Amino acid sequence: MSRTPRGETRSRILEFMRRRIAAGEPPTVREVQQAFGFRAVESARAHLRALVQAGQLVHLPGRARGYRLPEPVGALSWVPLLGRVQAGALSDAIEAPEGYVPVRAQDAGKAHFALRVVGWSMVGAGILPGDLVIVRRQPTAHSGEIVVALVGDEATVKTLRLRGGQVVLEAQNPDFPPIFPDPESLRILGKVVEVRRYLEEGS
Amino acid sequence: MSRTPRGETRSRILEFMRRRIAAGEPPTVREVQQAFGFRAVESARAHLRALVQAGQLVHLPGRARGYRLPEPVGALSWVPLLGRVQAGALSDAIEAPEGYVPVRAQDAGKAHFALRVVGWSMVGAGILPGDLVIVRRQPTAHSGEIVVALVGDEATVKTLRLRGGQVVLEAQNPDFPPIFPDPESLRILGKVVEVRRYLEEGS
DNA sequence: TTGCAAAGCAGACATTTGTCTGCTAAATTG
DNA sequence: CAATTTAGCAGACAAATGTCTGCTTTGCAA
Repeated sequence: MSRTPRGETRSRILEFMRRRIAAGEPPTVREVQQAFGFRAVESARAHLRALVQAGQLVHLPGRARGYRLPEPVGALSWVPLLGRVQAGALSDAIEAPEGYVPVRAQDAGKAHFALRVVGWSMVGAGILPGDLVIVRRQPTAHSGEIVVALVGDEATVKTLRLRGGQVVLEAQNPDFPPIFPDPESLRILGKVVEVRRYLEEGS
Repeated sequence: MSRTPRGETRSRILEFMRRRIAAGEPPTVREVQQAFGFRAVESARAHLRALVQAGQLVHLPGRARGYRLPEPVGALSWVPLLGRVQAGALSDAIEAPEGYVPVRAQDAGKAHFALRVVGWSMVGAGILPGDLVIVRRQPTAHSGEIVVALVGDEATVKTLRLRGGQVVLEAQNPDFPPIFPDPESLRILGKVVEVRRYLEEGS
């Protein structure tokens, strides 16, 4: 039986595993076997075992489709892209997201969502209309951080500033005056942890 | 036995499935059962079946961990984050990436990579130093598109412009004069399809 | 209240899939 | 070349996991 030179098949298998796992579909040992034309399941498994040995894969013994990628390549998640967010309707909006955006797993979980920016008020911070902001939900924030806050009935993106005990929402654009919200009615939805701009159609 | 109101459990299960599948680890029916405290496997399976019925999940019958997300939520991939790119060394740089960045699958494949932006030359386009640009490799581009081009020995991000048959690389910052590169030595590495800014530490 | 449909339960069963043992053949090494 | 390691093969076995049937409970509305 002819045979591929040392190590070459192995890295091709790693590539195969990376693709499949990243696509959310870890393969079975037998799928690896077939994909590479082995005639025995064990041949595939030996390669997988070697890749685990080399630290390039992680194995959960006994579990079906139990091979994973070691961090940081492996972990990622999706965050719901909400349209406009009305006061109090945040949880409703999460029920019917406009779409989903991939993020690193550390930014995942229920605590995050994404919004599309409307208007030019934050150009000074490099945030343009149409950009997506990824927001970690939290009820407070530090001075200087960019937050999503409810002002009136609509969510807006602004820089939070504390001026002598007084909360100010600053735009990053001289054309937009700062907002001095009533502390009672101010509600911080979360902190902007990422800004994203797609330059081609499709979100 | 107390029970959650109609439909609520279902959307929580969908959320659970989304997270697990996106993380590269589709759960088993029994894992869903346990996660939601059902006492019978069938209870979980009934929910999953209903979600498939509603088109919110896709099922591969008989396969272990056989639930998938329908496009476009499901498909995603990773793109290598290159540091600085020297002339001609692009393929070398890809061999040793600084890290990986998650993107939607449509932006995946070998044809893409990410770069970190240095300098203020593109502020006018909302691209700040430290931002990541996701680049689709292509040897040409249209006028007005933002490209990564090799000028001298270093890669730079600029707007490509055609002025009467003459190629110009324009910065988006009045402090930076346009570049009129020698057509012989100009090399376009690709087109910027996305801009990304992380506002917290960790890339 | 009564009836119906949705939700849940219990357990058996079938299939998929991981794992093991022993073997053969090709590469590598001294 | 002989010894050793690596790659691959074959088949059996066991565990994980999907699927099925029949039944009970709950929510809802006529």
